[in-house]
Amino acid sequence: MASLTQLPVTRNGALPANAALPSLACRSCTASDRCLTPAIAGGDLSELRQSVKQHRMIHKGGLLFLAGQPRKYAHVVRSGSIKCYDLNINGKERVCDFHLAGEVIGMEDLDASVHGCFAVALEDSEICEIPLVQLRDLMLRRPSLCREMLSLTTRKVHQYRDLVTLISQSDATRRVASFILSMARRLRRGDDGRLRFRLSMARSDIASYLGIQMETVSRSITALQKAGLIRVRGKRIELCSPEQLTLKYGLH
Amino acid sequence: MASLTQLPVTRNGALPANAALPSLACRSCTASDRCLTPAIAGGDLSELRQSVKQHRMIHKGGLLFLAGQPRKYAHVVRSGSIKCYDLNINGKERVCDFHLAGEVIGMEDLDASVHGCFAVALEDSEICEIPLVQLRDLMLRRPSLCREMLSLTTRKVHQYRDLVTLISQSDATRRVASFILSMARRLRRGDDGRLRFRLSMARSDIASYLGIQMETVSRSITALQKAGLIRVRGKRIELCSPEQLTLKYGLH
DNA sequence: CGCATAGTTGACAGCACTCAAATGAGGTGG
DNA sequence: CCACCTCATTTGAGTGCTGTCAACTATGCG
Repeated sequence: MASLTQLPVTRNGALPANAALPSLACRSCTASDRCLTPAIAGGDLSELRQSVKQHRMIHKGGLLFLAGQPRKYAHVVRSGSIKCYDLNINGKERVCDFHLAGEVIGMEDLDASVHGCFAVALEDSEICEIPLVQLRDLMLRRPSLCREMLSLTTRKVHQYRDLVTLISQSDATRRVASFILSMARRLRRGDDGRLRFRLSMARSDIASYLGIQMETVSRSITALQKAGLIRVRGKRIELCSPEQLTLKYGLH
Repeated sequence: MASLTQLPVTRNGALPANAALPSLACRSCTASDRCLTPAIAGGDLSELRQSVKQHRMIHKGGLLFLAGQPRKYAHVVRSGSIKCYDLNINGKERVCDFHLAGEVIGMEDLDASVHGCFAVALEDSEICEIPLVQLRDLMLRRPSLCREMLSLTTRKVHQYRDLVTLISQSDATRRVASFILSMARRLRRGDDGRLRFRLSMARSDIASYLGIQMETVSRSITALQKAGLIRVRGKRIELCSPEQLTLKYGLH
């Protein structure tokens, strides 16, 4: 299973490709090479590993947790993808984050007693649950774990700061281009990302996350396709020229 | 001086009003009641307190640090205000944060070796410097300090998440209204905030932070004034009716 | 294979951006 | 202390991107 910490994270809060060998139950997890950090893998976390509940399956559309619910676990996406959203003052859904395979949910909210948002599966997903009681306890005894958690949270700060930058400085098409490139990278790390992949979220989810309307997302995708930068059929995306896409919009 | 941690922060990363009694050098600081957290004040941080460099004065327009410069201190604003900004791909300034008296700068970036942005004084400001070497060292020995730092960083995540929400869901006038209310609160905590205050930053800074143009900020301020919600003369703002301002725009 | 839902496209309106000019505030020197 | 100068801020006019509403098309599940 995806073991607990996965802390030397990438820009978007994802798990690193490098890691020490997993042990115990985590050994059987296909995501363990991205989930365990060397610092943790080398330590005495066997107690925590053994208490991680593996293989909780959530079907597409199923709720992982609700806003206001007591927070008992940190969640790791072993496979599939999760959408986190809250409701604005008008009761309308607002997407605040996506979590793909190998990524941790809500680690930056460790001290909150209840969930601050809803989490729903965008496709059939396997989730690992890390008991917060034990995680918190271990943090008090292991400062290095604490530091790692801090590092993870710092990444989240950067993620949202970058999102603010994107939203406040880019037009719709650049936002969408950035989003697509980001998804490509996150769906397959290490190298430059996949050229063909499937977006599990709806256009309206992307729109909400990027602060624009669904129709505008659609128009932007069409524009990128007409420019020959991507090929699209429904949720299926193909990057024809990631370099040009990156260059044309000054992304990285 | 403003001592180091001030961790049980408020929503916007500011210091809380409640705190234990400061000791040693920090005793003489007018901000110490907001800067020290009970957990820290009660502990053995005297060594850290004594190494905090107090009273570094920065005049209006002066640079506190530069992007790319080695990061050696965490900074606490004892008085005045600091603007943090970076440069976008076009080399244009982009404001990423404001720090008012009692607030800590860059605590969410503890593990970065260099500064990620520029920091400039918006008015004559007194700054306290906390040596990162000692802070990091102490964190390894005191998990509670670590947890507090984590808590501080979590607040930053929320601040930026809230900013994304504001920018992606609000028109210009609502963004400006929210900003003004936020400033009023941060300039004087505890109660509901000041009714009259001075914005130390330029319209263009506000605009950059809120993801709109300077002219739009100006028009929004004029609109709020014409609606009888605020009174404005240059940088001087008076809230005529904070309740109506809050209600009309669904803020909190 | 058919239906329900998601996604696309079109038309039009509105808000914010851009460029430009006028006004006002703040700081300096006499 | 006042006048002047400079720069921030305000206001105006026109354009364009995105939002809104609506109709059409495609996709994917049963």
